[in-house]
Amino acid sequence: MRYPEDQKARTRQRILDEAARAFRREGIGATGLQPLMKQLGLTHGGFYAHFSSKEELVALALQQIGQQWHDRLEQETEPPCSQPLIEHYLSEHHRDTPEEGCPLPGLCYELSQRGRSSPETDRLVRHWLERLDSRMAGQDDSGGQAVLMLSAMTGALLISRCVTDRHLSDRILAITRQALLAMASTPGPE
Amino acid sequence: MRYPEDQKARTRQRILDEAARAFRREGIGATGLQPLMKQLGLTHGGFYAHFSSKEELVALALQQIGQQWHDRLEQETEPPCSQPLIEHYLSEHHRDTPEEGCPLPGLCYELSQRGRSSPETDRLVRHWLERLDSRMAGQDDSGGQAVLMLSAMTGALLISRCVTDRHLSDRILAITRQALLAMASTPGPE
DNA sequence: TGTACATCAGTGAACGCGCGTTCACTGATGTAC
DNA sequence: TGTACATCAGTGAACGCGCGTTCACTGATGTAC
Repeated sequence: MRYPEDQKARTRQRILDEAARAFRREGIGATGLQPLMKQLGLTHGGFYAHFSSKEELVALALQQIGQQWHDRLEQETEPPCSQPLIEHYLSEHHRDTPEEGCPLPGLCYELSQRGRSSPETDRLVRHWLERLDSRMAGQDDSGGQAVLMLSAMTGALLISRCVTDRHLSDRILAITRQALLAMASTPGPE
Repeated sequence: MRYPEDQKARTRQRILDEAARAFRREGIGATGLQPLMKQLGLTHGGFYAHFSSKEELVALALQQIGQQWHDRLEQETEPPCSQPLIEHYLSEHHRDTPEEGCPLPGLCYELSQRGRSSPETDRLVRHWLERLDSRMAGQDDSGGQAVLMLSAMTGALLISRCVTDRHLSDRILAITRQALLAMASTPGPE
């Protein structure tokens, strides 16, 4: 074999990583395979040696993003609701780098259409809720605080990204951050 | 003139209305002019007798949606934060009919890309905040409750739409609704 | 050590398709005489 | 009243383009002898 032994596997992973970034930055529909491959210094024809279709790439990229966030949530040391997690989620850095961030604010909409919705999203949402409030798991009417927190975090990030007034955007992040941190430091909703 | 006097104006309005629905249902990029015109029983060629480009249609449709929500928020009788408004926003009906609903959960993402972001969004966000909490207007560190409420409403709607498990989706709406109604009935954040 | 061959990740032209956009045309009506 | 013409909202074929996808090909390397 002329190429290093793991050449193909490494290229495949590079495509997956770039796709995971591009889908969050540009959206799934707006990400073309041709520009994606070009970005990696490859030609578009080679894509199908790695994946059977764009749809397969989408599924695998979403799975990878879900796994990364799963691991990230898992390693947070304080289970009920970690303060640095909230602070990072509602940071200006997270707002300005969607390609590395949580897929929920950006991709939910596209996933809710076209029958593209995957159980991957459910998994991530459930995991978020469990992490934000361990009492959430299984029970139906507790864990309200976790739902409110997740909704507020994704909503604030989403709105802060599309508002053109930078000052308003910063305020939305800061105020939501402050409210959630206060909420997290109190024992529970009632 | 062979057509009724206001024929052209009426057709133009029909295109605008249908576009406003389609953009929220399918997304802006995913809405084709050809299918849009066909939906109205027209052929695609006639589009440019009414609008100079798709981009102009987008801008006008967003403006119209913004105006409709502006009027709707304006006519809510209890300024600080109306209970029926929250209940409708977080209803299963609103989740299931995005084409008639608030543009924030669906269109924010697409608007944040491509330099499509318009001041229209800012206007709507500001108006929401003012309506949710009249103390919000102008001042910088009060009105935290309004920001949290708007974030939670858009986030909850967004997540409830892309989660495939109907039961989980219903729960997210119900729990957020309950939390916000409780919040609205208390005097303020502190 | 030197030549002939097999391997296979990646190449790039080509496909059919739907997009936004253009434009010469249609045909039902109101007006002029 | 009847005919010829002007109007103009809407028609539909055609354009260039980028999309996802296919496929015959390339060319640097490892192996066989």
